[in-house]
Amino acid sequence: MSRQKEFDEAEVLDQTIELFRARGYQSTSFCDLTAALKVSRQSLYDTYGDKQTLFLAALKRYRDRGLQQIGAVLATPGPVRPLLTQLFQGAISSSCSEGNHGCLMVNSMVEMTPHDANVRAMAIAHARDLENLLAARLSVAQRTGDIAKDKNPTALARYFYHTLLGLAVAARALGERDTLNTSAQLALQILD
Amino acid sequence: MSRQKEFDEAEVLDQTIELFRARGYQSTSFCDLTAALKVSRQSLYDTYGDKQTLFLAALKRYRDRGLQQIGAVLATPGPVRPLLTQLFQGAISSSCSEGNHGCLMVNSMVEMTPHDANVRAMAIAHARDLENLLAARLSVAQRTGDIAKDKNPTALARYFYHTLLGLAVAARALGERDTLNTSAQLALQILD
DNA sequence: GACTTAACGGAACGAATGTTCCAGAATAGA
DNA sequence: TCTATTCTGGAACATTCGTTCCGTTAAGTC
Repeated sequence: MSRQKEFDEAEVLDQTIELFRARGYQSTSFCDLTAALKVSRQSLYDTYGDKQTLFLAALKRYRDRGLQQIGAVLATPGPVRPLLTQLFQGAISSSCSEGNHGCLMVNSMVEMTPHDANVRAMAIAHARDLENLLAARLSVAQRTGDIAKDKNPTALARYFYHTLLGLAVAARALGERDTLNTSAQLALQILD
Repeated sequence: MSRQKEFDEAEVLDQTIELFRARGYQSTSFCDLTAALKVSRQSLYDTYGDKQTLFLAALKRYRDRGLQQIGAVLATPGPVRPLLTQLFQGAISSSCSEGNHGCLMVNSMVEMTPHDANVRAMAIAHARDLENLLAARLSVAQRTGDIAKDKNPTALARYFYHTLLGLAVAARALGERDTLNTSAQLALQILD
């Protein structure tokens, strides 16, 4: 063995996430990356490969982190409504923080899904994962009598997922955190 | 005067809309445009100016056409619920038709809003216009006893707008028309 | 001290892109 | 027929971008 890397790969990925989230894939040049990450061009290539590979790694990390957080929230026992409120508020907060950059996954779905098969596959899988997480938790809530038994957990899960997509776009383009929170609150009324 | 233009400017703009809607602004090169529109490069420049100007003209046309259609739907007298159902179905249908390209305005909001002040301004104005149209119609429905008086028309309008954003993104990235229609149906339950 | 690996930065390349210039051909009206 | 305007296509330009090559320096291990 020999010299160790001078930068923390995870930390660099986190900053990469923020850059791509703010400006999108195409508008973020490799120069932008090296400048912001303070890693030399060649080191970036050596460590992560080309721009697309780096982007996919960042997107994967972003997705995994998000799924884990949401899973943790939904794993909390007790009534669902406060959990879902927390989930929506977290999503809004994340999308609005540090300059309304929205959600990297949502942004990438819009920007890259037609061209890039990798991103499309990740987006579809992510949608399915989120819907499954939500549907499972809603089913539990149904069994415990927390929500009415005549509702369809899968349809509700997809509906909440679609709502989250809309909030992410609105956060990026319009900001207005309060308005988004109101909409989230309204969306949750469907459980009543 | 002398020789007349060989192409219909409006028709060219319509095709431009479809191209930008399918691939986004950056991924649509001027070569793509001239090839698809069957108008020579120079004629395009002479008629519309540069790429950005052409894009803005297409986006304006798209927005105006959409607002007019929605206005026409909402101007229909009678109960609101079927009107809103029609509106949602129309949006889903448009976003899913011809290969799930979504909505040009939504796509542009995500792709261009951070960089381009023109697009940002148009997006904000469009959101306000849509919300106003919806809120006005909901207020009417409230006065006629069509929906409960304790609801906030503005909040509902924004909520519906956010839902439409989400459906457009899902249409582009995931397709699944039936799922989207189910979500639209669920979103409308808030009026009950 | 030798070897391996990483960081760094300059140079360059090939491709794509938006845009302009120009000259020739075509078409309409005076 | 003359003239004005448009269409068309080739050529070229400047710029940006992703990427590679290469030589030098630095750090950690045997």
